[in-house]
Amino acid sequence: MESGSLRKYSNFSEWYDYVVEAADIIDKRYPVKGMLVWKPYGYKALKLSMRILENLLEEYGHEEAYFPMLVPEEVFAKEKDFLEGFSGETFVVERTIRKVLMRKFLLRPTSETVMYYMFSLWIQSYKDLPIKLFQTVNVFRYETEHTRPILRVREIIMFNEAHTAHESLEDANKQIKEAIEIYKKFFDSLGLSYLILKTPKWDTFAGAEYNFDFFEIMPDKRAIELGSVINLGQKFAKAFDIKYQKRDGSYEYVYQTCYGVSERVIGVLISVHGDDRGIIFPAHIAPIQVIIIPIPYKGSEEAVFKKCDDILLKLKQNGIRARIDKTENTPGEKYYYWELRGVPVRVEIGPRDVRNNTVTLVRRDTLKRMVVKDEELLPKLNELFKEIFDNLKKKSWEWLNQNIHTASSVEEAKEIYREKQGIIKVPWCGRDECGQKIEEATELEGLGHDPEEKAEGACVICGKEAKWYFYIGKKY
RNA sequence: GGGGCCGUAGUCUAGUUAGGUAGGAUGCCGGACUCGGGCUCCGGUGGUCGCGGGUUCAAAUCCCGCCGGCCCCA
Repeated sequence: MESGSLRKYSNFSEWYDYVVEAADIIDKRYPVKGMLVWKPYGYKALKLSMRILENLLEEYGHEEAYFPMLVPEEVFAKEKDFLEGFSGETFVVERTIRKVLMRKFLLRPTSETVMYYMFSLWIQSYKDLPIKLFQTVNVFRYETEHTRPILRVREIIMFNEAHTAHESLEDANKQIKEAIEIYKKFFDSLGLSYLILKTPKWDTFAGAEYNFDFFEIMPDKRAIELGSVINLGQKFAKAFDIKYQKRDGSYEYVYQTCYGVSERVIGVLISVHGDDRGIIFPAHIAPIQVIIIPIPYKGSEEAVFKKCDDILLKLKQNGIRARIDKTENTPGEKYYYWELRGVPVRVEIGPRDVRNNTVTLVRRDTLKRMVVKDEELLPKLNELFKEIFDNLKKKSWEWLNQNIHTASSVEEAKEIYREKQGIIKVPWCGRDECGQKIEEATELEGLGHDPEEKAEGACVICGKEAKWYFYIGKKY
């Protein structure tokens, strides 16, 4: 299939499956359901992205650590809500090929229980607090629903999870705010738009007091969770006996938070920024930022290739990830090839450019072609990188905003959803009972509410004065 | 949780209704010609028909189980 025949918005599923595989992001032929091979090109983009987050976490005082993948069953079972929430999707290791093990081990579906077992050993005094750690590791979840490349998998290969412990509820709440700030910066740096909502109580993370989710809207207009920020309160502290001695000599359980993001963000980024020709990577996470395409007319090959080599060297010396496509394909074929892979800027060099001391540039997002003098190449590239990023980011926010609709009754919400999909917000009194009725009546899923956004009008269920808007839609 | 569709070369696919020598396109390799948007031509390569079992003189085709992929509903 040719990428030119794909339509991102009219047949997103087909577009997505084709693009992630054809663009050398992943290979989904590995024979285990929900487990993918990441090819070098895709893995590079993933690592470049995750490093942004890791750097941010470090800037905000988090330290990277590593905790094991296996957790004994009895440790995993300490916090009952957590156990309940993850029991259906946690893999168990109970034997070698030859013999049955003495006790069962679980593959981490997320690392609360792994880390907090250690926290209880490490934390004794208020002087040991706060703890702010993170790790980027693989976690395993036996997804019962259908898996989708990168977006829903059974092995999440880069789960960046941060875990903190604090002296007071107030400190934990402050940490939640900080985490939200970090994630905002992270998604901003990927040019992704997001909606931050407090999760409905009946959907809260297993073992948590409350949590916030970041949502983006995919090209098929369904909502997808980008990341989650969770206030665990003292639930795990009590289950794992994580106590510290205060200044007055008394003991208290710590207050904890955790927040996580996975490679899913790359799947979302590819989906949101891409177009009918394929991926569009922002330059700072593009594995290849500039692709040089020689246009070697007969008789001019030597001069053209020489100039390509010179330009490549110059770009590399300036820290730009560049490459020359020296294959024997025709230029047109190369254009499509690198466009599919999302290289932000293409440099074409032909005899005309050699003659005039120029290069021809094409930006990936608009495909506009421009000719610049050799000495203007570097500043022009930096300018283009920025313009492309700004453009992607702007489009992403426009997309999100144009797909959030307001309705003032259940009927209106249903009608709008039927016509436009996306996310609908309706006035809500704030009571769980009414929230659940909104879900039932509209046959949509509750995504949550924004506590800082005051609603106007009356609750669509009970008619009492609305406190907030309740956001509903279909989730990935 | 319930229901449906599908699996043939690296990729896409014909053949399955009605059992009888697996065919095409694309890719890949060699060559010629080209090169500012997927050029053209010549020659070649590539198949445990997802896996296992059953029925049959004979299975890609029919039956059973499993694995993998996709879709819909709750």
